[in-house]
Amino acid sequence: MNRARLLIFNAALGPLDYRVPDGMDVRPGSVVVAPLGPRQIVGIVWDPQYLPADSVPESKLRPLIGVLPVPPLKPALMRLIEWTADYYCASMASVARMVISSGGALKGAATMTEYRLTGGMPERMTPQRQAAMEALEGEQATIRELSGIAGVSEGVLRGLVNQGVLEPVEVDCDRPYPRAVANFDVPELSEEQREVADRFVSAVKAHKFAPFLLDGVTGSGKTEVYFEAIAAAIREDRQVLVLLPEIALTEAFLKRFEARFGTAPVLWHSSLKATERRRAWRAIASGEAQVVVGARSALFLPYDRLGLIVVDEAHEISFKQDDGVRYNARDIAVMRARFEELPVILASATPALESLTMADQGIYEKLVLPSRFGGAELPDIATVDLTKEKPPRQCWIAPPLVKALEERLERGEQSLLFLNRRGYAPLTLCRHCGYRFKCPNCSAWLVEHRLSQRLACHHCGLETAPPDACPECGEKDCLVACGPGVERIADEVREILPDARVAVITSDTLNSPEKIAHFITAMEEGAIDVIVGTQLVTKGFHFPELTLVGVIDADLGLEGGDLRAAERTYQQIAQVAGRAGRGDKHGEVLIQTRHPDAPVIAALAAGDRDAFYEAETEARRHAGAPPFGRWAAIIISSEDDKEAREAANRIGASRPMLDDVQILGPAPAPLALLRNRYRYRLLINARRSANVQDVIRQWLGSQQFAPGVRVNVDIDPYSFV
DNA sequence: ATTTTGGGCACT
DNA sequence: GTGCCCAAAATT
Repeated sequence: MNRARLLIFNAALGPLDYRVPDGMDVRPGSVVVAPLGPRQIVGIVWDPQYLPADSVPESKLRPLIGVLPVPPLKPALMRLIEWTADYYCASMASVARMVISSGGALKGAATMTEYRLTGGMPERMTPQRQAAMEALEGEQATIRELSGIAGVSEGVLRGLVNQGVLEPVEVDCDRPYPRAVANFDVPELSEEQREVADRFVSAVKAHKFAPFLLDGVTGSGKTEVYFEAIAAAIREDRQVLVLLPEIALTEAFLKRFEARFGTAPVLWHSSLKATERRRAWRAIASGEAQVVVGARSALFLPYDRLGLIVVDEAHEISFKQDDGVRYNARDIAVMRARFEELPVILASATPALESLTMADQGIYEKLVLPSRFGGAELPDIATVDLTKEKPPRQCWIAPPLVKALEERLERGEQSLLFLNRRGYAPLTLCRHCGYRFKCPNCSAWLVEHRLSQRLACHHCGLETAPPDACPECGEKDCLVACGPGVERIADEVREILPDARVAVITSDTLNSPEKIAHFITAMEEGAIDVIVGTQLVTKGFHFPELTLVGVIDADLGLEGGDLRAAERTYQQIAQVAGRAGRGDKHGEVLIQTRHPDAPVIAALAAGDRDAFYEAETEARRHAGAPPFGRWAAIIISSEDDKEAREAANRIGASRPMLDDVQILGPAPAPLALLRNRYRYRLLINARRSANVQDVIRQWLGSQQFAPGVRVNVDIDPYSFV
């Protein structure tokens, strides 16, 4: 066979056939370079059986240019690419792009020249040079990367190199990572933990598909237990992938990992620099990387001999990607484990209903850690009825929570207030004319951030300085903040407890490893009395002196008609409640709500997890939602409102009529304008008997749209914006 | 997606 | 005939 079919990273172009020159070693999975018109492109050789295309006569075939020096993709990964594209109605090209996620990694071994400051001074100082030298303190990277970091042009930096202010350093791009040691520091496990760990270890040794649901209450030591599974894989010389929901918040995890295995794991996330990305990719593909800890995108990397996948906090909705290929990393992790024949552990204290159902049906093996490690008890949970216990005007902390905070401060214990709203106030308006500050690119209010003195859109990233006069009526000193954000709650705490040391913990304030480390130290040393935080504080942290958790507004997540609102609220509050009383001292949780009788809130207060899942199961059955039925969304967007609306109407008009598929819309999406694009949406609710993907493919398959119109399919949507 | 091509049209 | 713009076609 001297013909090769290529999958290329451009969906519009489809598969292309080439002639394989004599002597070129090409097989399915090979990553090759091919000519396309006057250009060269990269492609992956695919078995034509799995990648059909129109037949092209032999005479039209041009020869491949060469094979790139990376291991060919393994059949299991190729089947995963096909499956993912098929399931999520995406192109194989866009899925394959996630696999070859480092262009640099495709070139062979290499060294590169990085630059760092020498400490010398230039002959002539300029503002750009000054700024660059300040910004580059402690950095070592390529000119291009340094230029990005310092915010000056590459020319300025080359000038500094000539002046001897920056010096070149030759670096091996693929220098090896330190080895993890399986027995570096083996912990004492409780009997309960030991049993579960042993089950994992035997599954890792078996080299067979084995999906597990590790269902352990907060503080039960799930991490220690799956660390034993990781140790087993290291002993077997197999690679491990650990998926974490918030790679920004892995600091505490990395510390524990290093204490257990003697070295840090290989990290993979979207903000890796090009060189780090290349190094990690090649180490993963060669099999040198033993344990990879990453965000969801780490799931598609070409592991040489994967032996175990762990999805920690598997219930987290951030495992669902919400642009590009809208995949759910939790589900694909299970599929990859299946294709690769290996165990996968979904770990959570508050599993998704879908995962619990799979366990109940015996498809997943459920392993339970019912008690907290070290004898700590679960906290007492109570509700505060905001309709009866009203906070004062412009305040959000009700008297019972104020009293509990005072008690903790007197006893020298720590408290945590949870409100899932960044900034100072979610809406700013003019008292004089009623003008509301709105994002020009999105249908959303601008959120006031008092610490950084900005009005910000949380959807598109727009930031402006708050004006001192109303832009509509010109009146001065008339702008009022409406509603609370964490910054405002922190102010309120300082007002109530003037002696308390208050820390605001959000993605704005905890955005670097140094800041995270500083925060953890401050908490451990008792230098903070009250944390006010967003969902960033709901998981991962272990502070023994933290004995009070207050939920400022439990009803917030229930608004907005999101199909998973109840489950998400339950998970968030159960997780944040789990931060209380993890040491010897007993924990207390106060949940402020206007609906103490709502099933979610009542179940949380009663500590009755089963009651929540039963109620949620019934609600899902009634709504035809997963696991009883399936949802999908079609999102049509364009910078031109009329174009988007017309395309949406056209799709709506051509809807299929089927007994087991109900189609709603089109209607403006809840975020009707997002990043300057107008958005319309159709919702599809299908019974389990229907093949939603096939229905959608047939429906949309033949339609053509104006150039600026994007049509996006979202299977099993989480975000309903 | 990117590049080439070819038709229509104004200009010389 | 030449240059220029734009839409359509080709790319294996």
